[in-house]
Amino acid sequence: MGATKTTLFTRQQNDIANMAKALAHPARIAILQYLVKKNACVCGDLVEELGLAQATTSQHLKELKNAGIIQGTIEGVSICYCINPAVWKQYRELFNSFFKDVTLAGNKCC
Amino acid sequence: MGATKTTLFTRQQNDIANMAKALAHPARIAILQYLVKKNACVCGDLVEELGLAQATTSQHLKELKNAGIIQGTIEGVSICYCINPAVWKQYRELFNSFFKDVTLAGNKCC
DNA sequence: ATGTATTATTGCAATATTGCGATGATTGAA
DNA sequence: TTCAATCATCGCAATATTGCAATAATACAT
Repeated sequence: MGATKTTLFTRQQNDIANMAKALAHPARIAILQYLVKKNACVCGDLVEELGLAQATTSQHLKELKNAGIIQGTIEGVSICYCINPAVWKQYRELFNSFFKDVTLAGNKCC
Repeated sequence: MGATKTTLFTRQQNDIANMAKALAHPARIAILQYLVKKNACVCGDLVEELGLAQATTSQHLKELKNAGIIQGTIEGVSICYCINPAVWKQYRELFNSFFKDVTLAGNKCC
């Protein structure tokens, strides 16, 4: 087929995978880092910053917005994007809990 | 075109994105969680555990191996997989540093 | 109303991912 | 050697992602 079989997995597993997917492109990482640094920006800033076409940049913004990790508000003729702190925190904590619960001490592999 | 323009981004941005991509499928999350819980397992265990075909399971294992986060050693007629603790730690720290440096306090968005 | 600036959406082509059956490679046992 | 067990790889089909030009939508001027 070719479509991910989400029903085979738990809600949490799908959640983590979806979060990871939102971060699985360097442009989206760059956008988030830029937003963290500048606190807020408009799409035009990112088109210059990234070097991607406006349509492509807009699409990455859309995916980040769908994932909930950023939010945009209309600011006159342009749209101001910024991190959604609550979701950002959620991401961090979910990844944290995923990575934490492994005891690297007793790794007696095979 | 349709291929990610990696040259536009920094090494670190591509690294984080690649790490995220390795985690961007619920089956791979499930594999890692299972490995964390059981410490080690063979491919056949995962075929039962996941409910995916053997070929598909093997392919997900290959991607995790390519990402470096797991390692496999020949164990008689089967292959024993386990977490690579050093790379696991690296993943954790890279994500940690990515998520940490945002001051959620002063989010005066737009 | 008309024009300009900014962002979103559409439509398309190129590439990547997902999934599986079939086949191949390797190991250990009979 | 022959067989069964186990995992990897190949080849294919279906779906998803990436990227961009062109166009639409929106807001604010004039």
